Amino acid sequence: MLSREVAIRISELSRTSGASVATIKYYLREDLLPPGGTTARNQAVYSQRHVHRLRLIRVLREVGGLGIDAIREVAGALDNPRLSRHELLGVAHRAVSSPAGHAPEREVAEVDALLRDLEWVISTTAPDRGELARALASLRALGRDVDARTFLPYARAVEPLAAFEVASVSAGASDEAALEATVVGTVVYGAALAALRRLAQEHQSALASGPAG
Amino acid sequence: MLSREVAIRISELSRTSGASVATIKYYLREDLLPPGGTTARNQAVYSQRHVHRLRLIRVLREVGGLGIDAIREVAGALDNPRLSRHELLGVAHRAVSSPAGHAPEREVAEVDALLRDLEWVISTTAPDRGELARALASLRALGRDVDARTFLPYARAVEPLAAFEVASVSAGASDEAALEATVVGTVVYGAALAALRRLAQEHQSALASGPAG
DNA sequence: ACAAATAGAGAGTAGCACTATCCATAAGCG
DNA sequence: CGCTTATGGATAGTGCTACTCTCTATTTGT
Repeated sequence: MLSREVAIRISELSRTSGASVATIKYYLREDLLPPGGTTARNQAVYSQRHVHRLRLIRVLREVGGLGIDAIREVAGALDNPRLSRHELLGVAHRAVSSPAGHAPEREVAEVDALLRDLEWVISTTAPDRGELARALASLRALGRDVDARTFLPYARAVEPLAAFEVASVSAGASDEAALEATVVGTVVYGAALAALRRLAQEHQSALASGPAG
Repeated sequence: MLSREVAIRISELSRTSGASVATIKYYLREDLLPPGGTTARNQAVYSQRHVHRLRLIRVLREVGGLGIDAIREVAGALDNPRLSRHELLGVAHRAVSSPAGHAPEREVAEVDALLRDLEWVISTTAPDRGELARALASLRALGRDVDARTFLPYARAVEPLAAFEVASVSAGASDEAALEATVVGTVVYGAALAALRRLAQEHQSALASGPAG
């Protein structure tokens, strides 16, 4: 409430985000960023929301590696929050998952069986079923004799994290804030989790190779 | 030992991998795939190793999303395995981490402090320190008031997985097999972990939104 | 004998995320 | 007031990556 009515111009938007003016215009054209209020044929004013949105876009691109299309989906949901919390999560997940390339049927069935064992309630449209199936099929293509149960310890490790994450979003405020928290959580904590796993591997490997390694 | 001396031609390599002949030639040119034994000016024979290597390349590209340069690094290490197990892990990690873009100093220091608290032994050249620091800085750029301790539960969740993974590779056979196991483990199980986390989120979200959700 | 496959090399292509250039206008400033 | 600078909007161009195509001189299989 402190700084209302601050009319921001595109050059300042550029300064606070690190994106060039040309890039911001590009995002505007691509509907990642809502247009500013036009005050004349060639003049528009932007707000703190634009600053924030732009930072979000950059994080999704640079940390999350999302493509422009995926970010547009997220931005669309953000500007039209008539979705339930659960649906918002679906938007976020579809944005980060790869575009659903065909998944091998046999492995999908096995993944579904695993999810049933876990008693996880998963929609049949979740792209991550295919993602997991493809991982399983890859292991087999490389000659590993594994089944879906290989993933069980991973599922168990991730269960409490997911519970915490979902709970902390639900506790949050408005719908828009909730979607943003969901997207940021999925993308940024996802990147952090991957990095931490590798760091943990390095530590374990250092231990295994001995202090004189 | 059953099928030794099977002279495979490029078209069969293509059939068993799904990659076009032109793509395989491209991989050959780019040194991802070692050349076949040439039996005449325009004739070469490939082996089961080529079949396997090609499958590995495709998995690294499609599941792991690795670029050609990163795959070349891995392939190079695979063909010249004079590295310790611990060094092999470094090769794998550098291949999957993004190319080390500048990381914010303040956050790197905080990440290092976290690693010290965890008593993890991490090389100062590990790219994942920067990765994690960037995640932390991103959260702050988006207005979240967090510190590196936010990541503690993630670190704890991932510790037993890493221990298991490192142990199961060490138990393995030859150096080449060990590197491949390391790379595949890092890439494929990494993808699986990310997918499982999202599935777990979906489950928790379904629970939270109630059976009537 | 002859259609089909091959190695190798170079050029060409598609998709993506910008980036540069223009123009007509508007803002800021001495 | 005049003049430099910034702006919005539109179109075209760029750099990069991972292929894909084309071509030639063979060699193969039938």
